Amino acid sequence: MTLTKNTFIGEYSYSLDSKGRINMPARFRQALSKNNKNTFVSTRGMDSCIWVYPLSQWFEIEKGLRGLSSLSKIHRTFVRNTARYATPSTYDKQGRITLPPSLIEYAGLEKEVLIIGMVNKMEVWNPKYLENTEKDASGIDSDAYEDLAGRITI
Amino acid sequence: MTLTKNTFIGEYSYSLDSKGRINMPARFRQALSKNNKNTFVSTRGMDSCIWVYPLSQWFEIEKGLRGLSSLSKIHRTFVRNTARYATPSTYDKQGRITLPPSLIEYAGLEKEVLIIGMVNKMEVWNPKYLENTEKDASGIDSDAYEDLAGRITI
DNA sequence: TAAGATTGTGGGTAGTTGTGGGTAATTTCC
DNA sequence: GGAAATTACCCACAACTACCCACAATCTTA
Repeated sequence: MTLTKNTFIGEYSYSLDSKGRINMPARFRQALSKNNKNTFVSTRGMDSCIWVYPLSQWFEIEKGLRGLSSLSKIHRTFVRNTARYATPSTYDKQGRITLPPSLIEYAGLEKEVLIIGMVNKMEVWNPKYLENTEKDASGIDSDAYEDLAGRITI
Repeated sequence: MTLTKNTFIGEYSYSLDSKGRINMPARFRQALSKNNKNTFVSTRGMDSCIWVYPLSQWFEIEKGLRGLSSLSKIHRTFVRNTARYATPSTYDKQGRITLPPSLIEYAGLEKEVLIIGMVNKMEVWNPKYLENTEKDASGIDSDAYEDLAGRITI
């Protein structure tokens, strides 16, 4: 059952096929509101994973980018790094999207792939890499968590 | 699939042929609205790359340039450098535009060429030069960059 | 529990896209 | 005015992509 539109939670294990396609979890597809036109936008994540936005979320980012001026070096660098890796993909009749080779390489994807709901977007991981990233995270200092505590109640 | 008219995102690796032509990504061509008459305008970018605008976007820039004052030296220089190298080019049946030798030289283009969608325009790079530009991050204040990322990325 | 619907995975095919090169028209320059 | 160089337009082909169908496994429902 869909709880809230354009909201993604949970974890799914799927496979990347020889054509660079991955299935989008049926739940996630059903969660899409109409204005997304069955389309997701994939791009580089901040860890070695792929971020997948529903189209409407990506439009919000695009709107932000439009407000930046190419006369400023920092602005144009930011626009370049953000827009550069963004790839829209409409899912096919079977519910799959195609990932470009460059993103597959960036995230080091092999056959087995983990899709994680991140509320307003998804992450696509090679399970091995995620394990390593989690190990690294043990180094997060408690001050950072204290700061978080002030921002969100859980 | 075309998302928004006159909006360009993603990265494409193409080749510059012996006649100074480069392919425009099919997605970018499809994104052009009718009033662009299949035409792009190329000019010098602020890094060592070529900026390519859809015709209608270029008209907007011309309007902006008109508003600058020739009494100001920096305005004068800016108008001159932007207008001076601007070259319109309609793409052929195969979807290619021709770049003038002066721009090819300016961007140091060789055979392999990288086209980057910058939302309202494109950049054409020699991949080597882009790498150097990326390494040379001097002039980029990382705090300011983080701040930008926080405001725009979702 | 059995039939039907949905979901995830594999692969085939027709149309599209990127690249090279040829030829005729146009421009440039002596 | 005519030769040389440049440009615009055309065709051909290989590689790739989008779209389609098939099927097995899982879930739903009566």
